[in-house]
Amino acid sequence: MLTQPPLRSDAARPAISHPPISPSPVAPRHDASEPLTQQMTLMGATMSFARNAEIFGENEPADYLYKVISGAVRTYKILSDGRRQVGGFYLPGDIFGLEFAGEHTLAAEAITNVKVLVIKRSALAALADRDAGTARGLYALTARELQRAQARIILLVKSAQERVASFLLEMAERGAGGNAIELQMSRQDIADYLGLTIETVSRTLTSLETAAAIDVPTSRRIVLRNRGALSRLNG
Amino acid sequence: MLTQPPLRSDAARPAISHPPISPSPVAPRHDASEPLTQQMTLMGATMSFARNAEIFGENEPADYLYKVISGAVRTYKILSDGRRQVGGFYLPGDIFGLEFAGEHTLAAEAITNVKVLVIKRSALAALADRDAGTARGLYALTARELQRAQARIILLVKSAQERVASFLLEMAERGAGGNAIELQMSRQDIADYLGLTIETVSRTLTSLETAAAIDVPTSRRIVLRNRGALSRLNG
DNA sequence: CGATGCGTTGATAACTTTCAAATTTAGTGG
DNA sequence: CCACTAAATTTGAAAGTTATCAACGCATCG
Repeated sequence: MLTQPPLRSDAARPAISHPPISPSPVAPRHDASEPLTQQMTLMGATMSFARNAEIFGENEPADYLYKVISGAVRTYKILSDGRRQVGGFYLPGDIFGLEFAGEHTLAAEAITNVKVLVIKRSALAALADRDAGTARGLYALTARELQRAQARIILLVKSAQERVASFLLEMAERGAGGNAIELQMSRQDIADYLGLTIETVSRTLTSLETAAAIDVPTSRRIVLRNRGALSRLNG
Repeated sequence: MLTQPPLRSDAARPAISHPPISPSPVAPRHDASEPLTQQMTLMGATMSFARNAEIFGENEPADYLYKVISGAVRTYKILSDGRRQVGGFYLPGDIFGLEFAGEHTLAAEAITNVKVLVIKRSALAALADRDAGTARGLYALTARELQRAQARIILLVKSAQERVASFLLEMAERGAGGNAIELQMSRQDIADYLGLTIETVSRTLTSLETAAAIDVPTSRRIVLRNRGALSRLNG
């Protein structure tokens, strides 16, 4: 199953720090939501969250949209039986918190210490009404989320090896390290993202290493040794 | 794993029949994409497809958007290892074929004989540029798809029983038959939708029946006897 | 150094798939 | 309309995969 984290411990007093906002210092994303990003930068304030702090909870009003400046964020949902399903990981440059109803359907937490840019949803909506570019940006963002979700669906019907391989390829893709991946998240986070247990994730990584497809010099650092093999697993 | 359907047999010569288009004769959907539906009805032509006919293929240009008038449609993707993943089932009133890139990422087939309303994407896009209502409708449609996809993700990490229970509840919800469900699709379709094998689907239905949660008078007809039990399974 | 959290490894159990066959249903030709 | 063949569904037994339970190692931090 999934997780059991009754942690929610060293949470955070979010620190608001207003003015000076430099454009995302990290990997520019592939997209057509550029104007959106621009506008957000102009409109937003930055906030900092400590490791494991809750950024917003499930069922809270979705009044803001967030963009990661530094650090990493996970969204998740606690299922009725206590399992946790991780909705996604957000790295610098990524936008999260997008909702269509008035409430968040997933909660968001800081995986590491995090700085985010926060934009009032109403302000963005108002802008979208006047500015077709912003509207298009929002649409593009939504469409991209949908595509990710669909990719996720494909992924989740596959075997543990395939899921882990896909995850590694995705992370390598999104990170800027070429074949080297610095994982920001724990095995538990990965397991809850892939719908596996930590033991299975761990064993799968070990077996991929044995098969010479990857190196795992430290638990949070993974080097892809044979992308071809991983891609093949990936289906 | 999934499927093995080298059928694609009695396919179809799509029959175009133009003028008289009555509004969807079936269950009105819950939404904010009403204007969209209206416009589509005005702009579209109807087409008929025979059972198992391909409506569009994967990687074909996505020039049209479709609305089901009668019958049922499945979208799917064939994975590299031959398995089939069903993306979704579309019933009267449902819209499918929405894409963001220029090509379909899923193929669509008629499950039963089907009548669909077909709208040129470019025409709709042009309209959306002029008419904010249409644009909003498209956005709402996309957002709803995203929510469905997310629900699907939650579903796919659960056990076979939970998946089947969710599926039954979803179908009861979407159909107009109260607790009685007339399944339009085969066990194979269901299995490929839920990421299970037909044997597991069949066994699960049998065990739900044994547990008095459902009745299965015929293989395509299912009656929910105890929604509470199903919902509990559903997580 | 003794906690504590995180990750790995081992043994066993549970669940789902696979392979095979029986049974039922649907479709077709006479 | 009936008989017959093909397709779909169900059921059984065995194999495979992943989860669960438990122990251990390793690092970090007071």
